[in-house]
Amino acid sequence: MKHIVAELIQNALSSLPELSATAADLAIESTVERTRDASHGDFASNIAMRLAKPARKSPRDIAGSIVAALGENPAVDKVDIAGPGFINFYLSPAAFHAELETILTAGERYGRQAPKAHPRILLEFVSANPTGPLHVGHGRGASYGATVGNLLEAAGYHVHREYYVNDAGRQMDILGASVWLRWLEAHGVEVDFPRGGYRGEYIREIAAVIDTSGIEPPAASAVSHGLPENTDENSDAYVDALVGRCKELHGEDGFDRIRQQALESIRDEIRDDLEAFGVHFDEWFSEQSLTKSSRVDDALAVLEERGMLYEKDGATWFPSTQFGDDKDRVVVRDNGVKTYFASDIAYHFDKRERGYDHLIDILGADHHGYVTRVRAGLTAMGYEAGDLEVQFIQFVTLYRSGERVQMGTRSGQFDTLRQLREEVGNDAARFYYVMRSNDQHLDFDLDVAKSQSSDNPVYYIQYAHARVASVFRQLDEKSLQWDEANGRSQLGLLCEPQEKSLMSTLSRYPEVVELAANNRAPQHLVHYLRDLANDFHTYYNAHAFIVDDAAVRDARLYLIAATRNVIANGLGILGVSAPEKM
RNA sequence: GCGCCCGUAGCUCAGUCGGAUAGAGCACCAGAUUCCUAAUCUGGGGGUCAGAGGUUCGAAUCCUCUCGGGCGCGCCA
Repeated sequence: MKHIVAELIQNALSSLPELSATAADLAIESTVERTRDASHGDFASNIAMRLAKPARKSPRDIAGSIVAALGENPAVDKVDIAGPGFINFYLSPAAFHAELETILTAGERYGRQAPKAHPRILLEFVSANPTGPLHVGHGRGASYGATVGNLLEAAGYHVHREYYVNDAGRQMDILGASVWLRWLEAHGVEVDFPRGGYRGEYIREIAAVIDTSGIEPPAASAVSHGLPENTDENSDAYVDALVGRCKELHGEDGFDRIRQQALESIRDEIRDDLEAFGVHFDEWFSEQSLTKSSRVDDALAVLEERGMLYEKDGATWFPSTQFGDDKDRVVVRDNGVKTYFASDIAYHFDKRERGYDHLIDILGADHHGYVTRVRAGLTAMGYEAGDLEVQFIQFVTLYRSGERVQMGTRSGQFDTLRQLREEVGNDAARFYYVMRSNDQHLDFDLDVAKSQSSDNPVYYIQYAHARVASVFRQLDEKSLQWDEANGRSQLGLLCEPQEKSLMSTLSRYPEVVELAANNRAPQHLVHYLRDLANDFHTYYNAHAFIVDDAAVRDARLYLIAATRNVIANGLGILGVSAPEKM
């Protein structure tokens, strides 16, 4: 509805040449906002204050000129000037009635904008290393990323959701070695387990099912002879030696088979977990594939061409300090191995080359150190720094009975996303994860998320939806019909304050979706839905819907049907179900 | 030491390119149903927006400094 007001102002300005010249750079719509207080009307514009300085006139004079130039519009009942120069707009009931009709005719499409050709967005999120199950921290990234993706799509953008699988490098070797040792253990071959290895029970489960045909378990002494001591100081050397030993005994191929099966098993587990959580990816992008397709070399060649690489101490460096980084970064080590950073540059280069012009990375807060250098890499290759946007997810702390729940991956004693989902359910988990701003630490209280009571906002909102459904069931039981067309024509009967308030809140939905999408801020939608549910529950308690007067009844049912529609759309974006019954 | 994020009610947090009297939930207190689900509603008390300067018609919001908390600073991934 905001555009109605913006257009009015725009038209008024066009008849005021000196003001419209001053306002040329101003997006009129950005001056219009919902009022916080109903006594200030429905919308207010601060345009007069914004123009006061450049136009060298007083805000109230400017407001006066604009108001005088406003044409008649059936959507607007009254306009006045208030305070330092706000222009307040009071919309007509007809405008709200038209919006209700739009809600019901648009249905699932209500709040969705027409497709935009640009920018095409590549949204990368979760991207947890495939070395173990997802834990509760990844769950926040998953919920946030999925919801932001839904919001962006609702706002009309083309969104490609991608998970970057870190299936190359040393961590994969350590994973392979961990599985190998558990497999040996299952065959009675006892070898000291490395401190840096993966100790979770899932490693044993993988070891029990992998295909090792043609690989014979060696004697314990054949494995452990000549290995470095397994101490804290030596832990890296010890693991590396084990990887080497596995390759000696079973060949590169043998080790590869174990490692590859381990990572595929874990990756599939992660994928199933996310799918069950309602989080879908369009693509699972393999880091290995970057190397296989020589994409890393391509990226380095581009940097080379642009004079953005140099040799020092036998290694190849990228001068990221030219782009604001603390120090230059190695891309090829003196032993010829390319660094993780080289893959990262190549990956982002590849994303851009695939035709996505806006890249959004959703990362854990502990990864913020990488952003400067990855962005530097893109800039050095000729892309805009702004092409890469990074949203950080702060940490999650679980609480149970007021106590902090301890977490930790390596110990094998972690709290997994799966455990969390089983305990509180998908709906509560999806909701709680995005309830707070992503740059705030999140205290996740398991007791509240589980409670089916008034202190749980998920149920509060779902209950509003179920209540509407229940009213329509009651109607049916009373053998009454809802005459939608009659309801539409009788909307003028809805003059109760609760009805006005509900209509106003409903009409905000498209603005909230756009705001939440633009700011990558799902919590706006969460808070909105809470407000909407509150308006509905208040209305429910104040007035009966199924009344004898058919005109009033049809009109009220029209209003609550629209409410049900908007709640369902909003919950849909959050990935939370909208139940018919609770 | 340097960099990034954060600091708003007793607790957990919203607060929109800067906008009118800073909001919500929980907790606490007092009420509401012969009626469509009480998983609901109504009312109440509660604030030095960490602190100090600055920018301007106007600052929780922007800038600087100080204090406090989190995270990151490898030829690891």
